[in-house]
Amino acid sequence: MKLPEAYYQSNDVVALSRNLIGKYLFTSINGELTGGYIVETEAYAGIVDRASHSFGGRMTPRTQTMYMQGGVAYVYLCYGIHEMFNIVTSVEGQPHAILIRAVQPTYGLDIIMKRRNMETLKPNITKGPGSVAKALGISRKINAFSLQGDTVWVEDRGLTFTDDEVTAGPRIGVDYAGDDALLPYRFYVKGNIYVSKPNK
DNA sequence: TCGTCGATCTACT
DNA sequence: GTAGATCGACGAG
Repeated sequence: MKLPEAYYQSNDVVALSRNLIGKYLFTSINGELTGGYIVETEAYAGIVDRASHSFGGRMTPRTQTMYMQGGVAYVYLCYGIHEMFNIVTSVEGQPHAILIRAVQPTYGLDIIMKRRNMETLKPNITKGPGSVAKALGISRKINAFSLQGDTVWVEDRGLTFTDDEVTAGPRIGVDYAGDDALLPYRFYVKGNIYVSKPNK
């Protein structure tokens, strides 16, 4: 059921981002299993994408994870507070990545609520990339972990959404990227309550 | 070595 | 609606 290594080797990040909608993301951190299905993603298309950390072929200690072979996790800190979870795709040397922006939780709800310090299952529990990472217990320790391992992985459980149910639009929080900020690289399930801001 | 600012979220006015 | 949190990466000096 785990998506095979080959799934992540595709050179078309945008198509993969669309395809990941409805796939199940699981984490097993300290023996605590949590997961849910993906309802919002964003594609970051390598060295030609101004919004990407690897724009222009930038190679630093932080970004080198993006240059690894597809099928590993890329986790980094933003605004000093939030961890962001990405999936690296394509072949080695090609820094493509997909940001997981929102997940509909289905497994380990009690653990997720405990991690988020919430009594009830509010929609914003996994809304937005920072929240997803916290809810699933993802931290930078997981950076560069293979998705074939037993800590983080993605499964296909046969859940699919039609093109009528999925919308493409510009990415969030990338105004600095100029014209590239307008690219329709964000995919989300229309009207899903776990999707951040514009979700219609 | 230092200063700036970010693929954000929450709480409070 | 808006401010504050909070730290590491990066480019300039």
